[in-house]
Amino acid sequence: MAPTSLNEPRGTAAGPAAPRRPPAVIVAGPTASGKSALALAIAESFGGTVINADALQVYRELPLLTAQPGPAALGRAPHRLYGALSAAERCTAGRWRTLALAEMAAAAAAGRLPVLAGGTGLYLKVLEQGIAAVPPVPAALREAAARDWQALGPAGFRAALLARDPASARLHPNDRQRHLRAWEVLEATGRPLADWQRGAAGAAPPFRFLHVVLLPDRVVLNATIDARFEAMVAGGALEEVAALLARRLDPGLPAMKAVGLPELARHLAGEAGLADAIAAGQAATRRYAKRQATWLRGQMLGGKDPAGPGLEPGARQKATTLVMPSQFSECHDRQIFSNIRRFLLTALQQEA
RNA sequence: GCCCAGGUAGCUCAGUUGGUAGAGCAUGCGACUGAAAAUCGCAGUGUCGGUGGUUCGACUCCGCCCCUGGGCA
Repeated sequence: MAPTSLNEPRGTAAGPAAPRRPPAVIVAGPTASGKSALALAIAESFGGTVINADALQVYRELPLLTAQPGPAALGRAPHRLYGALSAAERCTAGRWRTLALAEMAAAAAAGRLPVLAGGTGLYLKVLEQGIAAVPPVPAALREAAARDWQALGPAGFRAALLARDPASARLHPNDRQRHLRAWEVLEATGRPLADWQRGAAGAAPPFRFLHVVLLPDRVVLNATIDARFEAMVAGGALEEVAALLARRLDPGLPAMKAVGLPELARHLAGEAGLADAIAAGQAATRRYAKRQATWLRGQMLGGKDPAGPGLEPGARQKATTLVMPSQFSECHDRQIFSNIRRFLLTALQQEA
């Protein structure tokens, strides 16, 4: 059935059995909210391994532009799945889930606390809730679908799809990507995507999760984003982008969609001044942060916009979700850490 | 100083014989099950440079003034 059972931590080899459902921490938040720093602090304090849950940080070619942890951070705690793949490869939610579950199992088996850090909401959702067991779609089919879209036009393509897969009517007519996906799955498996999605989603991972969600004020976050983007450029982001572009990879690859990459590429091509490119990159990052925050509120927090400090007693959140309406900074260490401590104790008691 | 072209949304601009304005981008809000840093949806806002005039009515026509480009002196 699901491959997750293979990853189940075992205590057979050495000493006492590891907990059947060991604890894990998820640190989520929009870009520049301080996820990485918080995850590192947690990993240092609780003997954890930081596991990347960011769709672009898995590629190794753009460490600066994608704000991957630097050497100093890597020296302070184990980090996994950062720069793990080549930009020429294509990561997907399913592939990442498999990799992440393996890393989590390895960490737990070694007695370390898995600390997932990332802003890719879909990855985190799929990690916890599983994902439809759709077989991989052959690349040739993907290309054929793209050609059909081109040939038939959006309306024609949609009509052809709906004739065989009426459930896809829920897709917005302009949503090319989801139409292509529905078509590919239908072609590859003979079953509509919605069928697959109704079916088995894979076993729930054998972990107890504590969620720490950073949702800083946007004005503050935007200022951080702007400053960080300038720092990236000052630190060599242009060279990084130039090196990647020189490889002439398929522009449709996920790594080629990194926020800021098209903007800096335009400058490298002489189509934009540096100041304009930076301003465009900053704007793109701000929009991205907005989408992330919307996802976190709507999908991870169930539509509740948490007002006020997440740690105040009374109110609201599940015991396993901690919402911080701010960037990570030293002043929240104690609050977050005391919650984690309590969570870990509870997890151990429940095993006993 | 003279001539020409412009001054309309945060930005770039459209506005066909006068009926108090609209596109793109930015911004805000949202959706989201294998590309998700992706893909897509919805929604603001304007003393139409200022001021006088013509007119029932002026972003549209006329005068003067201010500002910005360019040309001639």
